[in-house]
Amino acid sequence: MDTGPKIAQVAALIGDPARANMLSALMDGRTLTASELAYVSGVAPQTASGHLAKLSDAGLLALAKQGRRRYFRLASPHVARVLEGLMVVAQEGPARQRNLWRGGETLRHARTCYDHMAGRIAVAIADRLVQQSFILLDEDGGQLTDAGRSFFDELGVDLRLASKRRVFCRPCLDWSERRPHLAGAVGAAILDHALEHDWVEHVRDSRALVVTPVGVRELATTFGIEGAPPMDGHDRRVGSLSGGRVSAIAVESASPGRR
Amino acid sequence: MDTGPKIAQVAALIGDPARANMLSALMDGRTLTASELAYVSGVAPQTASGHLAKLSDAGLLALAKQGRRRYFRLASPHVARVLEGLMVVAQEGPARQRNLWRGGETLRHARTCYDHMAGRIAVAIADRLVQQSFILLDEDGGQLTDAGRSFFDELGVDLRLASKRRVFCRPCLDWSERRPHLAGAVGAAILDHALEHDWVEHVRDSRALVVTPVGVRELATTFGIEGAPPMDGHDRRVGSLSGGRVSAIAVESASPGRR
DNA sequence: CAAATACTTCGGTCAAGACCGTAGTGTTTC
DNA sequence: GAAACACTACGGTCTTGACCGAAGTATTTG
Repeated sequence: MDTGPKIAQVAALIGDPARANMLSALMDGRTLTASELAYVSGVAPQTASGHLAKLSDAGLLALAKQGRRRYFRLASPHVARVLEGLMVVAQEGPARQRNLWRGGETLRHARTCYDHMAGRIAVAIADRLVQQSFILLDEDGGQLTDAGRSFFDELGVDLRLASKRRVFCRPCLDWSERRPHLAGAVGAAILDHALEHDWVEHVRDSRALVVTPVGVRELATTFGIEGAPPMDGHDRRVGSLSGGRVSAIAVESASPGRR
Repeated sequence: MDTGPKIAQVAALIGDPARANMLSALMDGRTLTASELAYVSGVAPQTASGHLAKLSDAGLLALAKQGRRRYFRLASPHVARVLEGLMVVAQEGPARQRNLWRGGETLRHARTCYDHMAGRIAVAIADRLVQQSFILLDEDGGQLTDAGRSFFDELGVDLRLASKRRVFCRPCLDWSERRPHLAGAVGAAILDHALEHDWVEHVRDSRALVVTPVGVRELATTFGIEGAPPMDGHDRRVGSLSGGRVSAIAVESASPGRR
């Protein structure tokens, strides 16, 4: 009856490490198969199957069968929103050990966040756009100025697609930088543009983005920001999952047994 | 290293029914004592103590000692945001049994949501303001028009306080109505105004609001909406906690033993 | 100081559920 | 049709942690 139990049920679902890993892996809007999710979550396929059933039943995941595999994705942007929120809270939480992330340098630098860009680069872009008065941003509302509109026009970013049903512009608190970057239609359009013009590329099996040489140049001329990651930034993400193929051995070696 | 475990930790914390009840009780921004929280969560004080320690350690709750009691409140609006998000997801979740809440009629009608109003009334107000073009609202950004500004001026709602650090206007998805109401400084100002002019009153020990006769009249003239709740709406919320005093007996009778 | 209040610590019980091995069912490939 | 593959169902083990009774530490009241 009370509202507590309901949110507890959902939160408990997210509160298992294996399931949280699955959801995290889906946060950029991709769809992954049950096997892939078993792999990233570090559990055996049987176990993963159970988890996925629960998540689907609860409406956190949407399921599409295709031949002998099942593709999962987050059921709605609301779910992504909650996950982002949890990250923010998790970051600000234990005030003591707020060490800003060894490892994950690539992720901190640039990554996708559901359908837009996040990380150091994204925050820098948002900063620049605000500083130039192209966008007015307060804690959770944003709007484009006329100057901004022509800026994006000249850049060749098409904002017309978006306007209707979609949020036009909103800030999204970056959990690694703890400052806002741009989400909404504008954020999505920027990411599209960046991918299309090879400013950035997806890193395989991750939501990390790498800035290409083209990107470094263009980010500098367009936004006056340094696109290259710091030199010491190297982190190899987990194993292979080579070519979408998951061998039993790979699963075995990735699974550390009981947690 | 990965982000999964971090969000799992926070989510697991929220995922316990007792703790979720505590957090829910704090969602309107009140501060409550450990005993009160033990009561609303339906567990013994010893158990509650443990829960509260965990929530504080994790940075979800802020703690203020005062004499022999300890006052708890949500540590940040981000926490409230996550809880709201979980409610939304919990509502949209099990697509099957989306029965819109027996009981909690009062809550569905009008309640506080952290620092602004929510529920049927709040959604109606938002609708009206949008319909009159006093506010432009898309899915998660909002802004006041000039007409809107003078509307609030005439009404005597002071919006100047807010502008600086605070979000000015944003929509907040109402988990009972599943449509947006107004949050941000504007939302807060409206709630302030409504409370100050006796349009609504807090219901004891709950975040429910009741619309007064004055409120019914004023809501009709100001917004053209029906402020009275449906006739069949009766739900008695839990027990007493009379006058801030929690007797051992009250705790006993409210505690249903093992869950 | 004694009694009452507010909260915490400790210890032991108990249920929930995460995990995997084994053994299935569907689907595709050869 | 046989073999490989993707996923699911079942059964048993084992850890985690929620719970409360009893006892202990601060703080206020009389």
